[in-house]
Amino acid sequence: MLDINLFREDPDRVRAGFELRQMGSGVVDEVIAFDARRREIIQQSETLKAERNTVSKQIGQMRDAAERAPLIESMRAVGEQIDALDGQLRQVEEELNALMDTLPNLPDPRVPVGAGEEENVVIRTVGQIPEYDFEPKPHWELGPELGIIDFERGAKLSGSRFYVLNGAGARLQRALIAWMLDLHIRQGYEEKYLPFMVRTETVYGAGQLPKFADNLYRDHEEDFYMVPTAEVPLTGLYMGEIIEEDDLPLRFTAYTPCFRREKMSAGRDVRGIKRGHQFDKVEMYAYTTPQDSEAALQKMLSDAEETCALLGFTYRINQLCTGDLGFGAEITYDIEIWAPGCGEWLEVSSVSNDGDFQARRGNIRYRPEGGGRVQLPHTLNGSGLGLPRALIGVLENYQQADGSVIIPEVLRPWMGGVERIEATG
RNA sequence: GGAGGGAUGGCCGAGUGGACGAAGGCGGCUGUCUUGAAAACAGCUGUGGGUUUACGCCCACCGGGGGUUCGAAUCCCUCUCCCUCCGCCA
Repeated sequence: MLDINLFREDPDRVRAGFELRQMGSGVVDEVIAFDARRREIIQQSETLKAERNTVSKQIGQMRDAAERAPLIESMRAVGEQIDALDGQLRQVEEELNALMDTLPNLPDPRVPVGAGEEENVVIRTVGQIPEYDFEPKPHWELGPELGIIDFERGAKLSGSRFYVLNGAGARLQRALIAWMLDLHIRQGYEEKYLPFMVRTETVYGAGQLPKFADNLYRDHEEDFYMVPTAEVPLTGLYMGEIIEEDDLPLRFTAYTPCFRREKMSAGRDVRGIKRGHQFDKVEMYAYTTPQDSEAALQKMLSDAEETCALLGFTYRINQLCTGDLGFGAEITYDIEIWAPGCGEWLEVSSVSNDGDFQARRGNIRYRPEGGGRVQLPHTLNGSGLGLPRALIGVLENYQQADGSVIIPEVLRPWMGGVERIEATG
């Protein structure tokens, strides 16, 4: 959520930010109008409350009932006025909040200006696009041929966008998860095991509601949402709390499955395991002071890069332009790995600084060293790689002419010594 | 699933209608004392909102929401969470 003070004090900056995001800036005036109305009502209501408090105290000190009666009578009338004003106030605040909830974060000034995806900027590419002396296959051919991906039975169980991993395929994914978590722990993140179902307020606090309600799975009976990313519970961890500055930065890593309805992507990426309703991800997350968040962003980006580098992937860093930035993000870098079978760059990680946007929404604060007013920390999130896509990367990059797949060195300790996946005929 | 008990400030803990934003203790900060520290003593020590050039003033908040009342931490309703016992289960 944006700071309401920004609308009062520097509305042009907000307008400019919204325009960079390719959205209308007319809402700014709406917000300002609601805010003015809100304060007007508050002033009226509080003046009456102050009067009522004073008189009620007097009443309490009077012993004579006849003397009290007229005061009680007039305060009853004041109370009715207060109730009416507070009713109006509640309504205005509801409308204001509903509006604020739909407004995205403002882009960092360094973010390249652009209308959409096409105008993202590749800021560096690491490694060469590999040459093969055979025709590399896409994973949706390799997987079934090796017997490690079963699309048919996945669909039989749950429909489209579901699959089953068999044997070494399932184990390879588990190896990736375990290896990544251990890597992030070495990089200074604390591992968390989190609930995969969370309540409405948690999803709201992370900024996923109401904007992304359509993309979430929900248990109506218990009012739980299935997490769409570990970022949601990781943000929720400190909701409503005050963190001591001394404890910052807090860095966490967590493996969770992620559940997404993908209604917006109907018909897109239906082939293979690139985009499913259920996928696994290892996430990194950090809470920092505003001064430290840029450094934390760079660290998180390089931590995610290290994951790709150690797996031997060719990858590139793509900086999102203003028009492609996610709802809560001020600045975002995507990491894309080269998948020779599909013949495309696959987004495996997205590293963002959300500034104080999530913190304000989730009411997460920190107390500065040596006391003083509590302040809003910055929050950052980044994928330590989405699993199905990392798995695609391994399968397609490490495939051999005979159709087998070599297991990358770093993963072998988790593969029980298996060095290669071969078709068992 | 059944029965009961709880939720108060950073922490512990008192408080059953007006003098309670809240006793007392712990912790923290400041000062006195001290060469320094400790001890002792004194003072300060919550969050959000409105208003003000400012000092300040005002409003709200005792798990969340609603109600009764001139007035609610205190009475009523409701929700959430925690604890104990029984049953069931991995």
